[in-house]
Amino acid sequence: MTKDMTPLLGYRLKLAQHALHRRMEEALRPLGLSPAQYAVLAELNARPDQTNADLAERAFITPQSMQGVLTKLEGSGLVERRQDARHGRRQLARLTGEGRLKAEAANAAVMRVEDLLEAAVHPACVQDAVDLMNRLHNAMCE
Amino acid sequence: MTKDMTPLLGYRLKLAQHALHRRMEEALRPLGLSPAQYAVLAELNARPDQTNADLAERAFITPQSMQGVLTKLEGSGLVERRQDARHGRRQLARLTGEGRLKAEAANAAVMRVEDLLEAAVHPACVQDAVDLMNRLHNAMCE
DNA sequence: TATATTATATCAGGATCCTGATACTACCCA
DNA sequence: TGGGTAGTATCAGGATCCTGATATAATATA
Repeated sequence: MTKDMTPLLGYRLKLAQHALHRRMEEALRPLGLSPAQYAVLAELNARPDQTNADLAERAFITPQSMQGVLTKLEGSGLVERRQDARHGRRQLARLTGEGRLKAEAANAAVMRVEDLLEAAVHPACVQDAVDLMNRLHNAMCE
Repeated sequence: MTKDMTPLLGYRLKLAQHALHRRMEEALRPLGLSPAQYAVLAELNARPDQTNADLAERAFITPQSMQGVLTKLEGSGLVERRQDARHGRRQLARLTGEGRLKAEAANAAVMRVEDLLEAAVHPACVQDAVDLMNRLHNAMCE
């Protein structure tokens, strides 16, 4: 006989993240950004002048996929890339002025979602929840 | 100044689920199944004779997407669909004999991942972790 | 009964991720 | 100094999800 899978922790983790992703999409849609695009803007806002490969690694996607994201953001005028003076192949990405404004607006929208998420646990337990996520993450990475 | 986003709960939730998804892909790859395909087999194993629309709703994807999954599983001989005698349009899906064997093998592989995941928390706290995921999920669904 | 609404399946096309392959640049080291 | 290795960008093609549109069958309703 097969067990009922629905009460399992992995399934619940998937459900929670799926709902969060939907909420993120909704929060960012008015700004014309996808979650992936937002992640790049936030990252470049915190640490300018990163290569495509750097950004891909931080976002857990391949450099090929990040290429598409970055090219689109560049086409929208939110990001600019220029040659690394000391490296013939590297291209360093940074936010434009418009990109910085967009990143700040997106951060505000995302923080509203984060606040809703954290409101689901007692204020004193937020760190416990973060620790739990870290333990689950580490368990899946060996 | 922009806050550092990395310690936030939503980000950690995303990371944990991402790592779990990778593990699931690895666990299912030897069986020739994707996580989405596994979900359908497990669901049909527990509840046979569901329509494409039913399965799509349970898996949180569109009927159009589920069509592709189901058509592929049908082509692999793991699932069969037949007309509902009382509904001219409905097609009911169920596992073939081979499909049942595959579903059982996949369940075993997935349970090994689930065990690793649950090992990251004290045995007495697994239910607490499940409850936390449910609270986070509900917070994102209003 | 006749029509509108709902449910279901399916076609077409777009977005974003992936893997594999290729070209060019930088770095290490024998 | 010269050649292998590693890093970076990019092209090509595949998988899977999405939205929008269409066709048909069942059901509700006037």
